Amino acid sequence: MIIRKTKKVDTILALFEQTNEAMSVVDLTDHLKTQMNKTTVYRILDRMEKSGILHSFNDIHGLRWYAKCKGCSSVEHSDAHPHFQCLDCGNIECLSLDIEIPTITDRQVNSVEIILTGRCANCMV
Amino acid sequence: MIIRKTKKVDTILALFEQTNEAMSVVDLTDHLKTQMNKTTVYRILDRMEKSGILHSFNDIHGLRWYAKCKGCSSVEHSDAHPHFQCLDCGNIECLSLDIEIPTITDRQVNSVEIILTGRCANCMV
DNA sequence: TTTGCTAATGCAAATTGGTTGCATTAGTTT
DNA sequence: AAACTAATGCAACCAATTTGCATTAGCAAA
Repeated sequence: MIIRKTKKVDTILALFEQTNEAMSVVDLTDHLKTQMNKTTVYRILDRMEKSGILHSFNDIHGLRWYAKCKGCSSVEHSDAHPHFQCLDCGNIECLSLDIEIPTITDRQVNSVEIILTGRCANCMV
Repeated sequence: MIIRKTKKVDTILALFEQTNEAMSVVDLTDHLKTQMNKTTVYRILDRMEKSGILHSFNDIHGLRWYAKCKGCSSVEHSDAHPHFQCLDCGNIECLSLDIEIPTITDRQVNSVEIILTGRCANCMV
């Protein structure tokens, strides 16, 4: 799937290019509420994920987050890195860690979601 | 917290003792809808978790699941095992695997959620 | 450039998972 | 049995996400 670069798509793309952190859909729809409909935000994020630009995951509260992909395509998502969510501020960071997943018998493993929770540098003080 | 063993608690407890797999709250409330109110299901599960009988986690869709604990108490949950969710049937199994999480600088890590996704033995055929 | 087609968007309403407040009931303790 | 507290039912609520449908924007051929 090749994504069509509309003005709204560019707006969201620009937001993700300003940071390396993940963004929750809730924060995004709120931040963009004067510029576009929340349904549009949901749909653009969905298209961006299918195009291999972003990947999504759920945080410990069950909310959906998106972050930039590195080396993904519309064919395959290869982002197997873990995420870290701070219990205080709620921010999520993508961690550049290789996590060794033991092979599992009798099951075909496609992907791994790992989310660490605790306290981030800012909130530790 | 010591849980009071009411009839409804016993009903739910019996369900978990019949299997080693995790159960989603959605499935549970649906399955029990003739026997008790969904609010009651939510509250009993919550109490069972606080008592160290069950542990909860969110699946890849953001839904809450519960599974039996091994060696937990009301004071501490020590269930750090990963879960495996089948993308076909949606079932979740608890895995007895030790996954090595590298230590992370500048952050205090409290807990780790790991969910593997793929295809289970039944659905591989 | 204009025409025509399809994808993208807005808006309102619906759906879903989960929570809250409050009155009632069941369990426990005395 | 009386009294107290925890557990339950019920209805209403809430927040996140989805859906249906009418409208608009983007693109490509004529």
